[in-house]
Amino acid sequence: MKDKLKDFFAHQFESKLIDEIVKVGKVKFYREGEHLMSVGDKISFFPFLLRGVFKVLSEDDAGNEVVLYFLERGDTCACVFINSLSEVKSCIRVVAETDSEVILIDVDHFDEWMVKYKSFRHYVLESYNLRLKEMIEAIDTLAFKKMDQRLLKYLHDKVQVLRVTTLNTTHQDIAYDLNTSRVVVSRLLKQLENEGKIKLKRNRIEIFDI
DNA sequence: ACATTAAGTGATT
DNA sequence: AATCACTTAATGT
Repeated sequence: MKDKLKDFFAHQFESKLIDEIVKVGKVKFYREGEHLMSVGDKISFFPFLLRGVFKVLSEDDAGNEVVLYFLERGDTCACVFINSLSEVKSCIRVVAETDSEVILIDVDHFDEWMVKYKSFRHYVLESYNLRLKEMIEAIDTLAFKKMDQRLLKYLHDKVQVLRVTTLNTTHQDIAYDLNTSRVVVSRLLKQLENEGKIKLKRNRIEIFDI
C-alpha cells in the first residue's frame, strides 16, 4: 500500500513530503452514495482523491441542492483549504459518485506543510485556482444558461469524469442535481434523443456525442 | 398476476 | 420552466 501511495504522489511532491503523507494519512474507502462531507460538518481533515469520482453540491436551508462540479483522481476539495485555517463548518456537500478511495490528512499538518514544502504550496494554489475556475463556470451556467444547456453540460461533465458513455441514473436523480423537476428533465432528454445525441432506456442513458 | 417505480404527455400557469 | 394529473412501460415479488 505504501509503495502504491509513493507512486501516486511521486511526480507531484518531494520525497520528504510523500513520506509524511504516507505516515500521517489515513486511506479510506467510500461506497457510491456515501458522503465525504455534509453541510455543517466541522472540517478536521483534507482529502486527496486516489480513485473514483465525487460530486460537490451546494445546499440551502430549504434543502435545494445544485451540483457545482465533480472531483476526480488527484483532486482535492479546495473548499476545505479555506476552512482548514479557522474552525469553520462546511458550506458544501461532497458525495461519492462511484466507489472511491481517499487519503485523509488531519488539518493540523496544513500550516506546517505550506511553509515547509514548495510542492505542497503549488499544489494547493493550483487546485484552488482550478476549483475557482470551475466555480465561476458553475455560476455562469446557473445564472445565464437555460435548462437545456445546463443539462447538456451536466451530461458532458459526467461522461468526462466517469469515463463512460452510458450513465446509470434516473431522470429524477438528474433533476435533483440540477434543482429542477423530473418532468422537465424527461422532456429535455427526449428532445436530445430525437436529435440523435442520446438513447434513453429505463435507468440508463447512452450518450453518443455531446 | 399484482404492486411499485420510472418515464412520457397534454394542459395550465 | 414548473406543476398537475394522468397514462404507459419496465421491473421486482
